[in-house]
Amino acid sequence: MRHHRTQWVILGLLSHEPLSGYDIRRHIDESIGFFWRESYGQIYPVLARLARRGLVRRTVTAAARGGRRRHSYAITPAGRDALAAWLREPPEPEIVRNELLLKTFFSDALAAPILRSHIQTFLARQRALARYYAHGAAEIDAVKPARRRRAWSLTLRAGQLIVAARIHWAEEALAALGNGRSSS
Amino acid sequence: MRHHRTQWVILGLLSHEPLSGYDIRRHIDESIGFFWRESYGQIYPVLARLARRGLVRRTVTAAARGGRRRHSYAITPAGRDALAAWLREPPEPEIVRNELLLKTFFSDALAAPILRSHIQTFLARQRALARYYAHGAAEIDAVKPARRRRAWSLTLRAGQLIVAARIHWAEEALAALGNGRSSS
DNA sequence: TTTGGCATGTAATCCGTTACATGATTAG
DNA sequence: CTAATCATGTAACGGATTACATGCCAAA
Repeated sequence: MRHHRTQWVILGLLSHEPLSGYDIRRHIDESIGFFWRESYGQIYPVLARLARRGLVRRTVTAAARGGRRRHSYAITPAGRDALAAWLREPPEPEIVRNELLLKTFFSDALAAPILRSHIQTFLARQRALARYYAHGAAEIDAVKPARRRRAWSLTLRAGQLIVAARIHWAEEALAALGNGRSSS
Repeated sequence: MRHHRTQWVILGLLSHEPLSGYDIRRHIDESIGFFWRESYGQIYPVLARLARRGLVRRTVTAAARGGRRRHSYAITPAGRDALAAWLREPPEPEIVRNELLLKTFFSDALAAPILRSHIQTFLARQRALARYYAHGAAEIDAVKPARRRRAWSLTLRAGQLIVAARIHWAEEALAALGNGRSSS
């Protein structure tokens, strides 16, 4: 059980409120998608396992909006303990695989206009993210419960700073590559 | 064959010079470890597969320094073509899993001093990296072949900017958490 | 003589995505 | 009627790490 990191996101989210598998997926995409992602094929089995181990409790309710029965999961006291214990452990350093940087690193075998266009695509995505985060800042004070504000703002700030750095890099790189006179 | 990204790092490195599996691992750790990592259990099988497909050629030489026979791999023209084709394709967005940010995000269930110490550890690592990159900048002009300089400096710059942003975040976060009066 | 660095490889295992299968409700 | 959205789940596959197995040479 060296990793199994999926369970911790799930327990973390359930520590705020009961959610369905579907909800969990949406919450991840919407709030921490910047640094974490999960698929249904991972969420549902893990949820079932957590239930078997008594870390979450399942309730079958009727569908809220939209069809089909709905399984709502709530964290148990044992679940909270497990989560707290995990939070206390020193986090493992992130391992990344950044294809854009890999292509950049090998770009001596790549025509400059193509590298430029890779970076332009990246830049556009990062700018969109930056705009998204700009809204986020205002939302915190408005909608988030008081005890969650610190965590939210720290996380959001990380997103903002990293994205700003990526934009900075991309702009600099484009300038160094002779900003798009020959292409597009 | 949706992913199989390991082969591209290997072909990329071999496009600069012939290397052994062991060398490849070392090169990755030393130059692009910041955004890419590979294990032997991945490198050797992929190397064998690339050889079967004629993208690299294997030569068994005597050991250079230190014991045992040594398998040196060189890229073939077909290998260069395949690499070039991959470089031209738009890179897929990176998928990250950042445990520190996850713990930060759920830190309302975590005592502040512990979060602080997680961030302090992270900060120390990032500062070490920053020092390492500071040297790298000087190295580029000195030792890297001319046609690789642009790629090197772009990649290095990415590392510097990202690490600077992470340091910025960590310092800010520590300040917000009430900088370590109670612990060590 | 033991440790560390050079060096290659396989097996077990698991983490995770993708694709598939199903199904109800509501809005257009 | 059809598309979108809510919703749950499994199966197949593959990507990747970890642990294990082996072995030689040089320096301390």
